[in-house]
Amino acid sequence: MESFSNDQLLQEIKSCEDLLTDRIADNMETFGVSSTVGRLLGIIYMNREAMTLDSLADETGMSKTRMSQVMRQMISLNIAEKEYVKGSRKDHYNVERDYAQTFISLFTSNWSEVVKRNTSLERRLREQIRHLETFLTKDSTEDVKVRMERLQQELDEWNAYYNWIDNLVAFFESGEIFKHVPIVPQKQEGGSAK
Amino acid sequence: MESFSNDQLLQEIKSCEDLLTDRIADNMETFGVSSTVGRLLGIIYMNREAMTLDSLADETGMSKTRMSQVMRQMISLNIAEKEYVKGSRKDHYNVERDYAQTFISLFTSNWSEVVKRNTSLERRLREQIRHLETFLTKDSTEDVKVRMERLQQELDEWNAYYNWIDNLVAFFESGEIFKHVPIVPQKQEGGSAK
DNA sequence: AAATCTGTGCAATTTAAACTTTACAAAGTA
DNA sequence: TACTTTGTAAAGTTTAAATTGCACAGATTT
Repeated sequence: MESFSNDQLLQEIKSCEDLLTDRIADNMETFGVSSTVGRLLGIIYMNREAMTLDSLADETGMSKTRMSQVMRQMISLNIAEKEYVKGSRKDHYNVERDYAQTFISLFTSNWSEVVKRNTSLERRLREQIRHLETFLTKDSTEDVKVRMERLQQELDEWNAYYNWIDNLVAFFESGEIFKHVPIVPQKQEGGSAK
Repeated sequence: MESFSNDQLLQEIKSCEDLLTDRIADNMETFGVSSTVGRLLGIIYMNREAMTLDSLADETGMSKTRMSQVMRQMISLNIAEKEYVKGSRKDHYNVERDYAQTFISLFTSNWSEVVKRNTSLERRLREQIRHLETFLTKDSTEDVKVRMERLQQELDEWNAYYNWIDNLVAFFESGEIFKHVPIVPQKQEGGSAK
């Protein structure tokens, strides 16, 4: 018959927590960030208080340089921040503790960037087309005219699409999404089961 | 003073189209797929009719094998399909022409997978915890009890989060998102400007 | 001022992903 | 039946991303 000492229990609990951290790391790749970003997020999250580069390097077995790189990335993604701890010379990093908020931050960072890049390309192409149009003469083949027309339509569709994404980002960022897709707190095995 | 022949105009138009294709390829990386997926999507989209592996290899300068790999991936992502063309032995591939639909397909493929993986991990951990709980005795330290309790709470939060994502996926997939974030068709330089 | 600590720029290395080459099975054609 | 065509599996190569090691600047302590 199996049995656990107090220490063994602690060990087992730790290994459950590690599984969670690993999964966070995996899932994070869906946002297009390195799994190490997810791993650090998981580690700091589970730690429940801010951590230093050294303690992170310790926990992951990775170099301090890498920890620095990743934390910087996480800050720029808005899912971590430095926290002042008096009496310590080291930087302390903490992470967003709200899962959904993390989702939104990453979703927003990614897609805002895309929208921005696209908008500037669209402007460039609109200009180019306007320029090319001035060279259309009665000698121009039907083919050219059709292609030009199509390109215009293409840009119209693009514009509609990227506006949509832009609105989508705002829809998330403003929290309006929660009005329509709410988060329902779970309470497993509560005192008063139905 | 600059001027363009008919052929030069065609050339210029083509290069505009290529810019669009390149950008589609770039943006596609936001979904965590290789830019080649985006490139093929762009090429077939611009081509306006189904293409074969050979013509794709031709257009991209890549190997036919790679084209095969990528098209298979696109099909599994629900953003392309084989199209039967009578009289031809070759497979012809066509792509989803609706940008927003493509967005939804990719969003859905990605996140459904995450939800699935998570759900099964959660089940496993719930079981493990129940198992460990049976070893809690009055000798167990406060520490162990707290950690165990916390782990439970953690799993509750996870559950809430992944249910949310699951609902989010449904919200997109069902098209309900469009009720709240509609796509507004753009019509640049229409006949009757305001 | 010398010695230490901390974070990070930069080049080098390792690891993983993208892509190619070769080979071959299945199906079609002569 | 022998000969092509087509798609893809498998293994190898190239390219890009992740990670490390070294070095050093700026701040802190002695």
